[in-house]
Amino acid sequence: MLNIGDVARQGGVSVETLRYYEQQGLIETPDRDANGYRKYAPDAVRHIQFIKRAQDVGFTLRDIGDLLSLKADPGASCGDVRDRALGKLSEIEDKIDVLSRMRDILATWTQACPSTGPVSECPILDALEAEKGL
Amino acid sequence: MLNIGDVARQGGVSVETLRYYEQQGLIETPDRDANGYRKYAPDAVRHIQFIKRAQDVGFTLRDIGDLLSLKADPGASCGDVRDRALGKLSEIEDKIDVLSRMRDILATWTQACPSTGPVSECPILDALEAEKGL
DNA sequence: ATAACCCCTGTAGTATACTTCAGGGTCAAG
DNA sequence: CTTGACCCTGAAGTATACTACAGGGGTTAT
Ligand SMILES: [Zn+2]
Ligand SMILES: [Zn+2]
Ligand SMILES: [Zn+2]
Ligand SMILES: [Zn+2]
Repeated sequence: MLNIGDVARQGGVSVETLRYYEQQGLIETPDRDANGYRKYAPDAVRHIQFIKRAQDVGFTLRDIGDLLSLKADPGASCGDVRDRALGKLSEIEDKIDVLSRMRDILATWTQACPSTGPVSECPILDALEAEKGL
Repeated sequence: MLNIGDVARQGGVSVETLRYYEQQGLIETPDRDANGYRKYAPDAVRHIQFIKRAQDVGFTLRDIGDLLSLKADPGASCGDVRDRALGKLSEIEDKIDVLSRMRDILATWTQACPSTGPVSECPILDALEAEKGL
């Protein structure tokens, strides 16, 4: 059995984060020792890593809660999980699209700016002041 | 001269947003009418659009405050503006890189998931539970 | 037994860009 | 002269994922 600090170290998160996850219902309420300390099975570290990996691919804590519910639901199907992943995938693609457009515009603008001369003649500021076909 | 509501409509933002921008120092404090109403020159709409366009390419309000300072500073050079744009460009490229990695992983995972069968055998959950070389 | 370190709860703060609310004047039309 | 639309201030709420703090008790090693 592990103390919260052990789980935190092994899971690569802070003690506060663990208490936060517990409060958010992302990890099951651990048993308590006689002194009131939380006592975790070694398995808990794996649960934390599940959460971290899911975050790494873009799932929010709310999403992760949903995934965990599916995981625990015997009636849920593989396709339910896949749907969440596909949904997240398209969210991410949307974000990439938005960012790519920003990147293209900024690249164009920075190429147009001569870097010398007064700001009053900067094409970047001009574009911001009166961009037409955005 | 325009009332705040006119500027809001023409600028495509809410009245509250305008008061917020003013409070944040992004637009100059407008003169007041005898009744205390803010009175804007028609030019104000253009300033709002400057802010909106800058947001559209990824600048935060803080960044925009900096840009506006440069714009107003006769000693500033075109290159100063370009530096901000290049900095933002690289921030955005970093975000795109992170998101692209997420996208690739999710794409791989969703292709591996058969969509049928119980969640207990979902390769997506397996990957989250014990991804190795991430 | 005293230091150094761990654990507990509950509340509040962080960042960003607003939105909402409470409570109250002002203005134009009918 | 009243109704509805508009304006004012200042404070608080929203979302996300924590982090920090206040105040207090438990554990371990010397
Ligand atoms: Zn498990
Ligand atoms: Zn320039
Ligand atoms: Zn102007
Ligand atoms: Zn699956």
